[in-house]
Amino acid sequence: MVSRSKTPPATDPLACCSPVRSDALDETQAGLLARSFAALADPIRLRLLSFITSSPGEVCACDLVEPSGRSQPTVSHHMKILVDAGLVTRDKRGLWVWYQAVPDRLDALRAVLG
Amino acid sequence: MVSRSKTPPATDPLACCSPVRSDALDETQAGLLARSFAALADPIRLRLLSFITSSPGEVCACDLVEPSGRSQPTVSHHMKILVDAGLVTRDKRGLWVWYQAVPDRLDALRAVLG
DNA sequence: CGAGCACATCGACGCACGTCAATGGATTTC
DNA sequence: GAAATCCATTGACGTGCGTCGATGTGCTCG
Repeated sequence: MVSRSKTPPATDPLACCSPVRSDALDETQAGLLARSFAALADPIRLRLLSFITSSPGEVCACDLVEPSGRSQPTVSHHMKILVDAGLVTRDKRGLWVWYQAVPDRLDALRAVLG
Repeated sequence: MVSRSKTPPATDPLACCSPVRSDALDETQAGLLARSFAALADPIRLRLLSFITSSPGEVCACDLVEPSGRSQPTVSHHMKILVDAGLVTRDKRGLWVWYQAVPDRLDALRAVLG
C-alpha cells in the first residue's frame, strides 16, 4: 500500500488542482468508442473507407482490391472489421458486394473529438 | 498474374462502375492518420484524453492514475502514446507533469471523418 | 448439372500491443 | 547530503493484429 498524497500542499500555487472532471467518458462508452477507433487505426482500412466516402454512392468490393495493393482475402478481412464497427454497410447483390458509408457512425466519432 | 476482369459487363445495370475516386487518401497520409487513430483505439487512452479535454486548463498526471484504474507505469505508458501522437502536450514543472490537449490535432482527425 | 466467378473463411506465421512489478532519474525538502 | 516524491523506463508475459496461400460458399450462366 502507498496511501497516495493527492493534490500536493495547497500552499504551493503550482500544486495539483482539479481532482478530476465529472463529464468524462464512462468505461463502457470508452470501450465501444475504442473499438470503432480501432477500426480506423490501420492505413489500409483508412484508405478503404476513404475510397467509399469519396464516392457519391456505393462502391463494389471488386474495385477495392487493386487500389489498396493488398490481396483479396486481406481486403475482405479489413472490410469485415469496418462493417462490424458499424462504419460501413455491406449489401450483396448477385455476385458482387456493395459497400456504403454510415454517416451517423462517423458523426458519433467526430463528436468525441470535439 | 491473374488479369482481373474489372468492371463487369456494362450491359448489366447493376455491374461494377466507378473504378476508384481520385480524392482518396494517400498512402503516407493514411499511415500518419492511422497512427493518430491508433492512439484512440484503447479505452484507457480515450478516458485519459477525456479527462484532459473536459478540463478547462491543464491536468496533472497525479490526477490521472486513480480514476483510470491502472497502475502508474501503465498510465505513463499510455500518456506517452498520446503525446507521441501529438494529441496531448507534456510539460514538466517541478515534480509534477502537466498535460494539455492539442485542439488542432483533434480537428485534423475530425476532418477525416467528414 | 457443371463450369466459372466474386467473395468469405481457415490456418499459420511474425510482430506489436496492454499490463504490471521492479528499478531508475529528476526534483524538492529537510 | 539524505530522504522522499513524482514520473519514466525496463523486462517479461499473454494476447491480439495484419498478412497471405489455400480452401470453402454462394451465385450466374451455358
